[in-house]
Amino acid sequence: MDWVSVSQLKERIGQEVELRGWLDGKRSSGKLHFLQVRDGSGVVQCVMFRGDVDEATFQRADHLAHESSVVVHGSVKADARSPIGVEVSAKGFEVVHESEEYPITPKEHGVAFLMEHRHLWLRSSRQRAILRVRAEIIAAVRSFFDDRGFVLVDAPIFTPAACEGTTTLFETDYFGEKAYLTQSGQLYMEAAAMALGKVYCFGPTFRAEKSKTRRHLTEFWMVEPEVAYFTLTEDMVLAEEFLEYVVSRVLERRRPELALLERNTAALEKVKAPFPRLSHREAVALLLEKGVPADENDDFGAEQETVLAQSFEKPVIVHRYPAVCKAFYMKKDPADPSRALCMDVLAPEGYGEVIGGGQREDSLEALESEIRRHALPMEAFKWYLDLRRYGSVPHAGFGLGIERTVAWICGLPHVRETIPFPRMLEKITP
RNA sequence: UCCUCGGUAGCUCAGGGGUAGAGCGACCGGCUGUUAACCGGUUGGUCGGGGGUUCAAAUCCCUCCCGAGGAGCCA
Repeated sequence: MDWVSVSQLKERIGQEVELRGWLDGKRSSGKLHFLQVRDGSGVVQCVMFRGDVDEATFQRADHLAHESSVVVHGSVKADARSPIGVEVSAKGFEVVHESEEYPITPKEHGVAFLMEHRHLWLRSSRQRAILRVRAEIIAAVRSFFDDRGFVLVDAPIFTPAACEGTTTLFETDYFGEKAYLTQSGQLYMEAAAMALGKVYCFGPTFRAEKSKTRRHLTEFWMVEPEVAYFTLTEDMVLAEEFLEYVVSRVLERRRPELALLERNTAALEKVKAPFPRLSHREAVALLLEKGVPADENDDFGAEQETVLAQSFEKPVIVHRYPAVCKAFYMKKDPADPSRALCMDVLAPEGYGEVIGGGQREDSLEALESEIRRHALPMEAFKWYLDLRRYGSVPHAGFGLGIERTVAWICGLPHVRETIPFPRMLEKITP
């Protein structure tokens, strides 16, 4: 008898099969049991009639806790009442391990309880759908860059100093020296772009900020492309094509998961390049028009970002922020040196910033002066400055936060469900 | 770090000075088509910790701990 996954059952109608999985649910009606068996590929109902199995097996199935691991032998039958179109008539039934009383029940639970049981919560249908969409997004990200001639270059996790200097870093002891967990692979990608032209890194990043919101994690995954000879305009085009590709691929391959999550896919269908683009000054004007206070020389706050994003059905690109709000490596706009050649992509439906990036400063003198202005240790950036000594070229790139992208595409209110084991402010278990 | 709300049964919550409650879960029983099954019964408590006020505190006060939402900052 063949071991078959639930997802393959439709091709096995009329055949005897073996299923290996977990008892996802159970209902009983006197002389028959309805056993929902989950094996990772799906859930199928196994119907066990008293008389089809020996009495001991029938009793065993009647007194079995949720999540007990089981092996079922039976024949596959088409059934219109089944959500997946098939059922299994159980003939044999083996308990691999009898579960203790399972803490997560079909009824409602609070977020705190579910997060404490994250290792078990992953088994529930919504969480399985989210993890599959996350995996699809990551696969799409890699295909997009791989297919366009980008080379994957891994950035280090241990770094000797702040990449941006402004945000808090996790400090570790590195053989008696201070080292920090990376908050961005960008500076290393700039070096790699000078070697390979088009590169990207994809890995975890760490921010020790005491942020306590639905958009923040202390450990999150980021993809960061960097391209030699790219300017801001080309960077924005790349970001648009990239987001369009990722969203369309999820729509193409993960419809059932999006349906289970009750995601409004019509909103996602609209994510087609080009996106609306506003300079920071234009965005401020739009906000003032809508009666929202805004300042041309200030960064946007949460409310302003939300209003901007809700003004459009597609993601919106805001570029040329005031240079004073931005990191030291951002190139100034030659047409207006008070502006940085940077851009943010704000996702629609209130999901906020999913991409941040821009053109990098390529002049040695300008970069040195910015490092001094930000009071950063020049010595730590010696190697980075070398990139401006030996064949410096215009270049640009951006970073996309995977978890915010997953939250947006899945329509989730909080990033904590978008990563298998979230690391948040004062939360490191399980 | 700051602001707001919360912590009572395994879970979700009600009770806000005078005998500790409900639904779900679990357990026992019934039912040959259940989909969060249904019906009957049983079980279930350090009311977050400590201190105070009071004849009497889950309830009022102080303090600490934990959780949720928001701000700033960011992806």
